[in-house]
Amino acid sequence: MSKTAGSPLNPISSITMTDQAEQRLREYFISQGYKIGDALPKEIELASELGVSRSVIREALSRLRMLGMIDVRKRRGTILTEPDVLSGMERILELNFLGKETLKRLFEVRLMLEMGLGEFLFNRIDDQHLQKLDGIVKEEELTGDKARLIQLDITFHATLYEITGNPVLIRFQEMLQPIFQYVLDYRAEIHQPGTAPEVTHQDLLDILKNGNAASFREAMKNHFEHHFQLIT
Amino acid sequence: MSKTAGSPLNPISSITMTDQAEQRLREYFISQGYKIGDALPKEIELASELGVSRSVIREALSRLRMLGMIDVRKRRGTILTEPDVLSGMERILELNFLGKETLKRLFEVRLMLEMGLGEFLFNRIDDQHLQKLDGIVKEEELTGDKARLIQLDITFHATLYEITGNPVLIRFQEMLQPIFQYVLDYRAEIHQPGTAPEVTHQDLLDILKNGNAASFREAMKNHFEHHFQLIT
DNA sequence: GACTAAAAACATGTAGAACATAAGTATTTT
DNA sequence: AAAATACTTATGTTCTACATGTTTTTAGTC
Repeated sequence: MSKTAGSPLNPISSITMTDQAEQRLREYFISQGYKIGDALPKEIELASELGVSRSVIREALSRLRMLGMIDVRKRRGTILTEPDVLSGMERILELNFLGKETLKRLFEVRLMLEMGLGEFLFNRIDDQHLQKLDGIVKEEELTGDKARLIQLDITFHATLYEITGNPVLIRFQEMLQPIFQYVLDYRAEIHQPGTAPEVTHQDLLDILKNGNAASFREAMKNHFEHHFQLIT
Repeated sequence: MSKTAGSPLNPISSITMTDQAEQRLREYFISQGYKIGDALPKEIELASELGVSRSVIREALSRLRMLGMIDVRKRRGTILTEPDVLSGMERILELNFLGKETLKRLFEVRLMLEMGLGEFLFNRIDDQHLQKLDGIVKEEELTGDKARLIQLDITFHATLYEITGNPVLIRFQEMLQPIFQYVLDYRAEIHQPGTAPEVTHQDLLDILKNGNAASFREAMKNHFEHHFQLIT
């Protein structure tokens, strides 16, 4: 029986004892009702209970440590901590090894998020935010520097995220920013005079000052019109 | 000088050589212009170059392996692979160790996403989806079982995500689902007859059939009205 | 020479011992 | 009782050894 090359049934990279140990540890935390702050057994005990060597346990614990699930201190042992929900993604996005398909999907998520910002902006915006946006829009009108315009575009949208005051969201946006730089470059490209008119940052800002969430949603939709036209 | 208890300046858990090795490896991938499919040097060589033992390198590689950045095979060595952007978050959400603040922020993100779904739904919905939603809505009208209603509510919204055909988004929603079960319970609670009328699933479905993205956005906003009222 | 089967070489996977290091704990000293 | 000291302990790191599964090489057969 011959094996088809490139078959969808690739030989799964062998599941190592470390993989299993990591999974068993996570299951163990849940089944034992562990809570944040609780202390774990010693490495040797864990190794003994799982029937593996200390090396394996340490590799597994090292993974959990990276995710911020545990905090290990000499002599004191290991304690459970509140993990950083974005830690893994941050490392991955920094690497910039994602394929085109995934990037496309992430960009779609980004568009959805910005379309949903409205409800939160009007509840949380303050004068400081408005001043910052004012400054950005004013400089956009004055400058002729293309690179600067791109920078200002990024900052404008980043500021919108900031207004929500949602740290998870803000950090997520910061992580995506460098990845979608090229999209913004492209966006700046088509913003040439002569292109069809659209809702500008100035328009969005006016709505933030005098409008409401509903009008902001529609404006945002128009502001992103070009991106939505590319949806397949 | 006494140390304030619970001070914001907690002693940072010592940065181990494994932590450094992991970071150095990621930087190394970037600086050396590695691409997916490229092979890494042997563990011993990496250890030698970083001046650490093989154990330390293996703990670092084990972390990268968990994120799907590398694929290690016996004898063949390690090759770079496209990482799974959600792998880390998936493990963390499964654990359910997140604090109230983070959960609140994640729920806000979820609300934003659903508010932004509209543009994508109308481009990608097909008859199969409509039939599924029809079935859900019909059963919602018939059943009196509260638990079943909650289940149907979850399924309705999950189906909306499915329609986008965005795997990253769909998986993200699936990951969050068990975490926000309690929110849905609460939502079902306030959906008692007598409560203020609002946009129902039937209404949303009608819009998906005959409406457009703009009307869907407004409908979604009304559907979530109660949640938005809780925004501070 | 071409194909097949056995053998060797090899990198990772796992185990285990040993020691270093930091942080509690107990003991002694004043 | 307070402070200095020695001791104990669990993790951090290194090293050695061997198992395991692939790849490559060699040997063998037709």
